[in-house]
Amino acid sequence: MLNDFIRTSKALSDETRVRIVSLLMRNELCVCQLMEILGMGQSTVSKHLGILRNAGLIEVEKRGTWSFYGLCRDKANRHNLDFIRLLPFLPKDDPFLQKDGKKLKEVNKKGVAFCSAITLNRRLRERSNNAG
Amino acid sequence: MLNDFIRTSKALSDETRVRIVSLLMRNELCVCQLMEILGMGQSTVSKHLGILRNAGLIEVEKRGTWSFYGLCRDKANRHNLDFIRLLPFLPKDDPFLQKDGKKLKEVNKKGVAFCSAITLNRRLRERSNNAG
DNA sequence: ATAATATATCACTATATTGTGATAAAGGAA
DNA sequence: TTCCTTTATCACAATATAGTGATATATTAT
Repeated sequence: MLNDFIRTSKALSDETRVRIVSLLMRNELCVCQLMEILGMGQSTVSKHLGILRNAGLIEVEKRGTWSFYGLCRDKANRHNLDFIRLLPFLPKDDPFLQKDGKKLKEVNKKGVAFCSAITLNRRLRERSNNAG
Repeated sequence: MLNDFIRTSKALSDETRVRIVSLLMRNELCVCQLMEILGMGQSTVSKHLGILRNAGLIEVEKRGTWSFYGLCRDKANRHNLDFIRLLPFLPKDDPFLQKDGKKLKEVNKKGVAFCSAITLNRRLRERSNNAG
């Protein structure tokens, strides 16, 4: 009932998750590609994807070891499509979304095989070690 | 930028606040009327109204000591109207919203003068004392 | 003036959420 | 098989949020 509505608006009430759906609006991506674009750890990205999926906003397709995520195209619950209709109104001139869009192009050019969850996780750890 | 979108979806990602906007869709109400319907304390209701107002979803009109709240009818920021357009899709058969709707009729019949913030706050405190 | 009321705001506790490292499960390559 | 990868999940720390009582402000009545 109300829970569907609240679960979905809650899913869209976090900056990272809005960035993710904004990217997935343009093309499907796997977890490690999203890590590269967002600059976040694998468990973080995976958790956010779980929340968006649970809300019926995105869907997965497994191919080998990769999980490709894209916008949900079907009625998954009572409100998912209503909220998906809001996504085209996301501000295209937002600095965050613009930066993400540029990174998206790079990642698409490189291709899935050239993104590495392990490398990025290591890099993130080194960076936080140097900072702290 | 993105903040407008997130602030608004966050405002709608809480059960109490969705109940409030659902009520204000039907007619304007003051804080103490909302207290009666929701069965919550005055500071709680007031805080939620502040969050909804800050998101551009509702607006206030002061008359005497009363603050009457209603749905926002103007463009308050970049996304408020997009989200307000979602409200008619709220599930009318939700048990919570139905119960609120019945209470709304009672409160409307009684009139503003017969709701009392002080009385309800006292009642709530007594109830929690008996429980704890 | 004083008293009573409606509302907003502050400080606090309890709970929820975010980001993270470690671990586990599962597919593909050597 | 063993090794390397991607992804999901768990446990934890840091932060954010919800609900509340007390307090402060403002309006109205006496």
